[in-house]
Amino acid sequence: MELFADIMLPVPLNRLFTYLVPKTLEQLVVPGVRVYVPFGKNRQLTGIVVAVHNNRPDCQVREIMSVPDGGIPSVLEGQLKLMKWMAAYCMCSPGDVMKAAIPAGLRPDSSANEHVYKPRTELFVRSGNALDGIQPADYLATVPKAAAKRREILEKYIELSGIGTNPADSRPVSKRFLSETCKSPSALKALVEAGILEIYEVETGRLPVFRGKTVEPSELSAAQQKALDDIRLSFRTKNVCLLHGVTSCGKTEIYIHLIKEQIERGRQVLYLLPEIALTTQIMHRLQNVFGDNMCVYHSKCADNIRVEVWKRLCGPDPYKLILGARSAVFLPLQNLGLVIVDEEHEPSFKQEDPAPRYHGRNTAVMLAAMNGARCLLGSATPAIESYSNAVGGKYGLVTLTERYRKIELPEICIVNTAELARKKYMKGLFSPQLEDAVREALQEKRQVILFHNRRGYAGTVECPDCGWVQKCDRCDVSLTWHKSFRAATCHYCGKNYQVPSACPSCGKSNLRGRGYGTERIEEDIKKLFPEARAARLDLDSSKSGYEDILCDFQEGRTDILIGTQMVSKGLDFNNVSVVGILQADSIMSYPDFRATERAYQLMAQVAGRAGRRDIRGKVILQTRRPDTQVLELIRKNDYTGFYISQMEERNLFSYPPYTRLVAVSVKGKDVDKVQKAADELSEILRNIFGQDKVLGPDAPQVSRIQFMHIRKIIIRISLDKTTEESRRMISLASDELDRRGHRAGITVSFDADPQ
DNA sequence: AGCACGCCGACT
DNA sequence: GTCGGCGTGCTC
Repeated sequence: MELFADIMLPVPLNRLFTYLVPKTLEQLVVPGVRVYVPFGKNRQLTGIVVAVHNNRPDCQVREIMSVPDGGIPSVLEGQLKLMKWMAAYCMCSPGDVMKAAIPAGLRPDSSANEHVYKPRTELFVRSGNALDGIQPADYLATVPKAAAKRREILEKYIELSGIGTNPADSRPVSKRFLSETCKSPSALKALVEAGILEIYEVETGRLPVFRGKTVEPSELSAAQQKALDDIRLSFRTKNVCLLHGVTSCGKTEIYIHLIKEQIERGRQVLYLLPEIALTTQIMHRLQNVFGDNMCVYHSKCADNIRVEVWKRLCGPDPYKLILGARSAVFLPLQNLGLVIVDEEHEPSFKQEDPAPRYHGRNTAVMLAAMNGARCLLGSATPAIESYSNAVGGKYGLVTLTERYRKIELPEICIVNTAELARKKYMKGLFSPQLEDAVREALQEKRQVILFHNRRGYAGTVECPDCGWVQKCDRCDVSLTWHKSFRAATCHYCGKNYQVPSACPSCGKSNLRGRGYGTERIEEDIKKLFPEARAARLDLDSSKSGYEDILCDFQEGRTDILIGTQMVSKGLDFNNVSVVGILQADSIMSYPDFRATERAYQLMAQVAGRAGRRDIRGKVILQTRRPDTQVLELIRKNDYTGFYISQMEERNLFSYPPYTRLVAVSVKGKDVDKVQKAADELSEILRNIFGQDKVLGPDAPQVSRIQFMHIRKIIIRISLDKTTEESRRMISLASDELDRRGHRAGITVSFDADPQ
């Protein structure tokens, strides 16, 4: 009987492909193995076998070329299941999921050969044939004194290998090390040619080895212990638990105890973090306890390392703890017991641009459920969705209100900058209150964090005479002026432009920057506090190593840290007495339903960086609209009040968690075609979901990116519809658009639960 | 997404 | 006369 395999391929086509399994490979082709297959006219791809069967499909079939791993699956059944779920939930092709899930090195492609995984090898030196039965030391005695270089190499070799003293524990000698100590390549070559020494190659791998000593987890405070007990109790009845713990309450320590418990039971733990910026600090803390039982995995890891982690996890001695970013949910975990999602509210858990547009936290919840594992979500400012799941009883809820060492929460002072500007008291973005607070902190040798959510020097380059604004020619946005690299940059496509010396519209040469970015604030700081050591932490400065910038601040080599979101991300500093939020309005004024939520989370998190041990921290929150409700909630640290007001608003306007959203985007180079297709698609969707359930199409704030015009449609799906059903309807609508012949030059993509 | 096939402009 | 521009069509 003929054998066929349904295979997942890394192409954005909404189906699997069926290949004939050659008789010789029948034993090897099982679900989860990698296969090389011919694809299209002149291509070979790596695919993953999803299913094996005897049904000849109703189309031409080609044969699998080879099976690289000798029939051992590289992808476990559970992973296939998760990938399948994701393709359906995110409404993307299995191939899109495959690209996100499997490191490029594990799926070589005839088109791009540079991504193929190559094991790392190292050269070693051992005794050659000519020394059979002869002790190297005895041979050394016969080498004439004149051959100093050769003698030196042999002596070093004998010393390093320990050969002769006790043959049983002779150690391997690295060629690199030997040649570095005895710098004579020609003498070594001569010894090799004479058969005295021999060079051989060993596969060593790239995975870092932890050499330090591990320690026991530290003792928990009574409050931490209570939280830990409550989490355990909650896990008896519920698979997911939300740990709502104030900033610096010592959540990590609680996690460590939970992880240890799982490892002792022989189970694996996946620990997800929103961004790699955070991993170093936490990795060191975890490594001190778990040593070589753990690894780190995220998309910034070199692909070769990702492949090695993957292979190790498939092998007999897998890591017990994986610290990773969202893409770590795809790893081959054989025995998962617990998933921790730290800072679960962070928007960066959501993948935005290439499909699959998945949420790392939600995927983690699904992953845990599929594996019979528990899932712990942790945050000081939980996402509204998560908190509502907890309040509604779907998740357990554990609250920890006491900060570590009972440090007080900071005092938050709201400063009205509109009024101060009118009275001409503002110096740039600095109110007198902020200036005084910073000055006082510096005098007391404390540190300061200034938060501002705009990069660059100025928001735009403008001509004050005629109103001309420098714009990107590929995107519908004005450029951000970056003084430090003498350029204006498009933050959407990354293109850099020269700032013209004169206005191209009216010819006057008064061009100036409008608005404040972190770079300009850094400049102002240097004027206002010339004695202070200031550093900047944002996407631009991080190119020169944010590790160093953070480390310098942590160890007190800088006094003031100016930064964007990056300074808010769960980092622990212990000498910060003042935090300044320079323009709260710029955080609150985004035109979408999550703006208030993000503003609350961001400001509460930044504020949480202030105050340590002996000092109560102070937060200067500058705003032009001091009576905004959310500011008062932040000031009072009233998460519950914030949650209630958000839920009221979302109920009123039918936003999640009262509905589910799907964002549809229609893109193309021709504006008219894009508009037509979007109009048509929204009409089809209205017919399916009802008039009031479909919003748009609208041109988004940035309506053109990289020459592509964009229109957005939002579908609001009632909670009584199942996700499967609504996904099916949406794909029907998409098919209908194809049938009406609008697809030429147009791409339609979906975003389930857009952020 | 690739990659090939296919039909029109500026070059040796 | 070609080289090569990117439109569109297909991939088990």
